[in-house]
Amino acid sequence: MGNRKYTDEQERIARFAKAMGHPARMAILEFLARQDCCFFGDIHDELPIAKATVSQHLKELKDAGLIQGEIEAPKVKYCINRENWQLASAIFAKFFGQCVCKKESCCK
Amino acid sequence: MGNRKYTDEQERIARFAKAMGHPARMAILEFLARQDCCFFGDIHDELPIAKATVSQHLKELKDAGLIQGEIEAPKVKYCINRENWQLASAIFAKFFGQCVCKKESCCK
DNA sequence: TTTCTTGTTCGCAAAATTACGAATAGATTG
DNA sequence: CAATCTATTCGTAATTTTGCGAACAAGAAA
Repeated sequence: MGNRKYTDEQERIARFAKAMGHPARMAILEFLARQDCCFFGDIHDELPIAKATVSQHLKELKDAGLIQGEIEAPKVKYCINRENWQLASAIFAKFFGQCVCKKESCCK
Repeated sequence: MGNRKYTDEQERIARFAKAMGHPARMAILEFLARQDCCFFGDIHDELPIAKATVSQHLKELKDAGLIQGEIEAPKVKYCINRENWQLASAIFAKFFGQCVCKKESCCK
């Protein structure tokens, strides 16, 4: 584990950020955050992209840990992964809180 | 303006998130956040990548608005863009705060 | 002016991302 | 069993990202 280029913390926040780095995925997260959960079809209806693409974005959000899914045949139910959502929330808050910059930026 | 696929808010946070979506860029941001400002060389020394690549990452962070640079010949001084940093901080906090999920996630 | 220092830009290659339609899988319904 | 509904996976194409060395630009120093 000593051959890493960056710290675990940097890798971790970058992972969350990367998952959030596409407007379609932000739209999915916002849609899910506003309700307890919903089905794939509901998410697809909300977005202007093909279902294969929606599925792909959902997989990325799931891999990043921000959401989770469950089969409820013949549908698939998705929801926010609450634990990681709070973790991400805390990590981002800490990250943004660490800036020591003054009222005036030193560069123009 | 009616032909947009996603809301301005979604585009905006995705833009910030995308810029933060690489560990090298997170390392740069953390390094800059811990001090008032520093030179390109200092940042390069901190990272395990070629200077051309560092320059490229800096450009992306600058385009996203998270940092700013200034020529101080023959060096280039970089620092956090405080205004946008606080904007991003607020946007992320609001985003994570909007989740209505309960203590128990509805999906496994 | 010539040389040196500092960073950016260029050109390129490899890898990853984004997007879609078609094919597929799994379960339910007729 | 056949047909249907739901969503994922496959195959593919276009684009973007990442990374590097070499070339370049702009000042500073000799």
